[in-house]
Amino acid sequence: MTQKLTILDIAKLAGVGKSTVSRVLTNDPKVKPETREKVEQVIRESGYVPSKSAQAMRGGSAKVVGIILSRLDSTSENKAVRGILEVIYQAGYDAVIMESQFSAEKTNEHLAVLQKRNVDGVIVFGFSDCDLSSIEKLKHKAVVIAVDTDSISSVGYDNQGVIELAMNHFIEQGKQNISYVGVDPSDKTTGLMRLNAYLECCQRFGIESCYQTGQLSHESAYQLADDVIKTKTQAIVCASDTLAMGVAKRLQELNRTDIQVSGVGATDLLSFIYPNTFSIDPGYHQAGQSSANLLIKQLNGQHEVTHLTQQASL
Amino acid sequence: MTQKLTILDIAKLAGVGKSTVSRVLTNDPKVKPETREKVEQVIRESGYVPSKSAQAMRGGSAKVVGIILSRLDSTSENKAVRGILEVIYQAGYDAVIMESQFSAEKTNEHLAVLQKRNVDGVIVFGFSDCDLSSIEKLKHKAVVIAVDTDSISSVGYDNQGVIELAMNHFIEQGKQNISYVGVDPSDKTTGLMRLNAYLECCQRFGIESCYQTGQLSHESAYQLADDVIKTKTQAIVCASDTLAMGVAKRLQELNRTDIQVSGVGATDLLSFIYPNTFSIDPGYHQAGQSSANLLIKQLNGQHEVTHLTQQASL
DNA sequence: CTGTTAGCGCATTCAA
DNA sequence: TTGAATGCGCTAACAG
Repeated sequence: MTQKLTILDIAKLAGVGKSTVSRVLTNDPKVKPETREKVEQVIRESGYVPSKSAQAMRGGSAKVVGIILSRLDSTSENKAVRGILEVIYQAGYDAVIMESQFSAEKTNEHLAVLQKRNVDGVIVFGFSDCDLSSIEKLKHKAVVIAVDTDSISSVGYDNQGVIELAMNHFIEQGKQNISYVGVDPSDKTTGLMRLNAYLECCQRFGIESCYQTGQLSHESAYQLADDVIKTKTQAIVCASDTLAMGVAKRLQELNRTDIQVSGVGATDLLSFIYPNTFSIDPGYHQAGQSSANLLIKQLNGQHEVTHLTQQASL
Repeated sequence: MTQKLTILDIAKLAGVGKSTVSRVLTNDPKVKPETREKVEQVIRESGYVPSKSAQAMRGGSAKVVGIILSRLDSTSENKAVRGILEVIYQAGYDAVIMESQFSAEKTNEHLAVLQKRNVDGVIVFGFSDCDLSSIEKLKHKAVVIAVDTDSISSVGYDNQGVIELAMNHFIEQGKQNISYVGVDPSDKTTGLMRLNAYLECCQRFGIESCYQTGQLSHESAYQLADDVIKTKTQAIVCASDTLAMGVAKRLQELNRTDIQVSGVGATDLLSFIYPNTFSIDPGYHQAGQSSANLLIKQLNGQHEVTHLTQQASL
């Protein structure tokens, strides 16, 4: 990194006015090809890098989107983030990422910081008692993931679908005794919606329901497992791969190789360790892409509020 | 978000000059407490947010650090990133995060983008054939993690220590037949250094070495396992938790509950699934913190090149 | 202590 | 098609 070159230095070096250089930078068509070529040449040779800060200030857009996720080490979220990055990077944006750690307060702080930075838009990963009010103020400049709201564009997971997919799979195999292990219904999406999907499936197919809910951890599922393992149990549907892990472990200890387990999350580790197992893919990566595409579309003028639901797949 | 308020609006509203407002913003001590109070009052009530873009342009510092990691879904890296975020956020910086995907080319592109953005500093997670040359140009504005270099400050993991810790643990338990599963030595750190540590330990303690190296995946370790499992084997040290997972799985199939396995990474999942197992913690989180602290110290004028090695622990 | 002035690097008028 | 001039929002001299 040599001295900070400015647009003026380039102008002098190329023997043109600084606005001409600016035009080249902004791809203004009103530049004689020759001139453009010469300027680009100089830019290349000098290693000049236009200052985004200045551009941001001038143009109003910093070409940055903020991403607020609950935890960086959440596999679901970082799969989605990878999808987001692909898309926004393609569109010339960069990302500043922050962790809410499931705190509404932190989320708001981050939101404030992001505003200060003049970010063009924000993508927020929702969590149980996420405070949407401050996000709503951003209107079309925000997209939320995995959260229910009308006022703001969102990409949701198909909480019903992920469970139905697993249930159908087992039922097609002729299984009639299917248990369920989930998380506490106080969590609207992963908790309540998935449990309801299970219960509805049971009703629809005349299956006697048998379920337990608890924390979103291996240990919790491991402990809950015994309560849903009956002699006639043929399969256990779990609300997430983490839970499936705990259940599968217990089954292995009990030598119940006859019982199949399903999870949600598409973790390759699950079926590697426990072969009698499969996982539904809620489409985290695509959800990330969709949310990013949605945001960019909105930043480009399409101000309609849109709600997408990510298709799940086996 | 109401209309974009500027520092001038606040000045008028507070009945002071705009520089006074600026002084309040920058915490300049030379402001009469009264005046400061009044200005802060107005700022609060109006919901004014100073534009970072403008501040960045003016002051040269955008208060942003760039983080280039190889993969967002690497547990080791995102543990480290969480450490980094804690520290830099504390210091008033924000992070723009990018993925190199183990590509030197992408890394360079990202570096260029980050420069354009006037980031104050950069933290880069190294990988096998990481091209350091462009990072070196940043001098004291960069810190690399997990990579060997003299010219630039770095935080490294104690590749020798992580293996020695595991070996010592087994040896203290009186085990004499300890095998090793690692990754290809073409990878300098996780591959070569850890293998060498194993071999040295063997020599020092008069243990007959028995090892295999391959890819950094469960499958690879699973396949390699048979080659290092002898009748008299008492323990298997693995270069990472991922590998330990594969090895433990194979042991379970073989019913070799007599053999203990160790990994590196502090993944809680490992010992949850395979009780006869433990993991060495290379200190990812602290390494992240250290690197961030190091970077900030350097951004504040301390231009010495420093090399830190993160202590591992059981 | 505080107001006034002058740029920071760039994109965009307006003339030429 | 191009150059000169203007101002974005802010900080840092410089005077009061």
